[in-house]
Amino acid sequence: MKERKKQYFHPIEVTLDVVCGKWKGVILCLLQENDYRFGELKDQLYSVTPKVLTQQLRELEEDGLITRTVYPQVPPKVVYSLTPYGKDLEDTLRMMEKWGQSHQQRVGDNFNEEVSEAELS
Amino acid sequence: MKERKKQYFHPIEVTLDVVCGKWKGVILCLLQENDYRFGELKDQLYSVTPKVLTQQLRELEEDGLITRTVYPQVPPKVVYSLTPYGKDLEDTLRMMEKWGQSHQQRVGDNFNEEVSEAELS
DNA sequence: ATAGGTAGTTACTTTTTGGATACCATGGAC
DNA sequence: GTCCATGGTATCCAAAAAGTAACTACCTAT
Repeated sequence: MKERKKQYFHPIEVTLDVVCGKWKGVILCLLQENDYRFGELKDQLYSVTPKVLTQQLRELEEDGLITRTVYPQVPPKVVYSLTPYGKDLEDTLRMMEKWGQSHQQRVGDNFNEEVSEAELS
Repeated sequence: MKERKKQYFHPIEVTLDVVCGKWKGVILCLLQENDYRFGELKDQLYSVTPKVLTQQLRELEEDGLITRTVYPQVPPKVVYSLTPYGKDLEDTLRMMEKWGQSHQQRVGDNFNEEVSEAELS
């Protein structure tokens, strides 16, 4: 799994440490809207494998962002939902979403210009 | 370096793709306050090696978040600063910083208990 | 001619992360 | 007794990211 004992120099590292992972951002965004079952997440993430999805979910759980609720049924039903701390990320996630959108557009349009090395003295 | 041609399922992936890197978050936070020279960043990040710092800066530059300005002097002087797009992340970064602080406090309590137990043995 | 300061680079190794594929447990329906 | 659906595990492997240590280029000042 993931070791998270390191020392941080800056508080933003804490957040990034918790949110950086191939699928974590999207998972958190999805869960802002709805609770989801394992399979529902898997379907929405499309290309994620069960192993990796489990990993991401477990880490988010360890970090206190989501809860895993098992309904004792057959076939099993497991629902993932946000904790209050996960919900606290909502605004941040939305801003990141927005920035991502505009950045994506930008790259689509005019990312051909090279940034030149300005020469000053 | 880093390949960034993948397809995104969700706009937040764009942002995370650009910001996730061992030192990128901190670098961006620092640059919100001030422009910095290579050596100044290196000193503030303390444990970063020049290779990795260069990598992180180059990728941020490629992604259009920062600018690299070379002053043609000897010894060289290279200053890194934010582009408008980098500045657009300011609010987001601040929110992440804040969340990180509270999260750290939260786990800080548990962590301290664990540490003190360990210290007793 | 030698040393010094800045901003790197190069080559190599290790660690971390993610992916492919196959398999497992449960209990009810048939 | 076999099949099904769900929610996973178990192995093994590849790719990506980060770390280590040594080296470079430049001109200036001594």
